[in-house]
Amino acid sequence: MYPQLKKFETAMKQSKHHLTGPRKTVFSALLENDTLSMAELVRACPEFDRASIYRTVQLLEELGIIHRLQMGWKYQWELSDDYHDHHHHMSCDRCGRVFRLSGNKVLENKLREATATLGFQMRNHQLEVQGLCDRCQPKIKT
Amino acid sequence: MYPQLKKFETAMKQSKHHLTGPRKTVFSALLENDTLSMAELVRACPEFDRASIYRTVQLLEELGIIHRLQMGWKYQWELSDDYHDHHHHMSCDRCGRVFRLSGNKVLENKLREATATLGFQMRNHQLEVQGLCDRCQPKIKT
DNA sequence: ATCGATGCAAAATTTTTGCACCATG
DNA sequence: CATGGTGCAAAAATTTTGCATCGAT
Repeated sequence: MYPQLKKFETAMKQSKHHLTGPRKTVFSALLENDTLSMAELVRACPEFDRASIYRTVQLLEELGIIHRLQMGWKYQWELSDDYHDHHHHMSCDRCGRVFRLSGNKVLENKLREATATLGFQMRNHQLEVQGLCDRCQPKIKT
Repeated sequence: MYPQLKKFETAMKQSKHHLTGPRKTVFSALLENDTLSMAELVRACPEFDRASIYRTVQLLEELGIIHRLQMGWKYQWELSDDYHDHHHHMSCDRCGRVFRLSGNKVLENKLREATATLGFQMRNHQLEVQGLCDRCQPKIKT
């Protein structure tokens, strides 16, 4: 049994929401799969109704437990940093594979600095990088 | 007449695509509005069919002329850096306003470095920051 | 026992597609 | 004048909603 599940259950109780089947299942699916699209999520929870999955996802997003990721023309969901290591994504323009880009303290501090200069208090951020992966670089000649 | 429009026309010709009404109108709408959702874009081009707007947006995205931005549960389109200054976005969790965060050379170089270490050749990136703006910070006590 | 959450069915919205016709290069 | 692009209409896919019932606290 995942320790993250315990944490999730606590978070739900603290925010005064019931701990129900769809909620546990959606959370577990994301825990096991890193990122999932809405359609995949619906498929991953066949015992529950589509509408419940949508409502669950909306709730978890409001609570900051999951967040949305843009993957080209579509989007996916993943658990927030409270449940996963903080990381970003790098997707290859050529082969479409997505790689994790782990958090970088220097980078994040620079970012915090830059926003603070403008009077902002940064709480969260997303960073997506596109380019060519190791394997695909030689294939393109310019 | 915007100089960017000229550039856009050249880009279209070079990629062997016709320069048509829907394409010019979609481009101009984004030039004048910074970011627009799909629905807003359709509304901004009432003389053209919804399907054409969709097809135009898909084409411009493939050509790298525009790109998608995630704004909470919805998304918006904006022109790429070739037509706008390179910048990111910072949205306030409290009042919802969105601010431009201009590009930061130091930050970008760090990022390029970090990805290069992993064998990637970075071509593009998006950065979204959430937090509290100047005006909203005092309102929240923790 | 009480609300909050769910399932179901239906509506609303968003996106995609096929095809005949038109217009750009 | 040859394609590539468009409008129109329809289908497909995605997301939202109302309501009766169920179940977690």
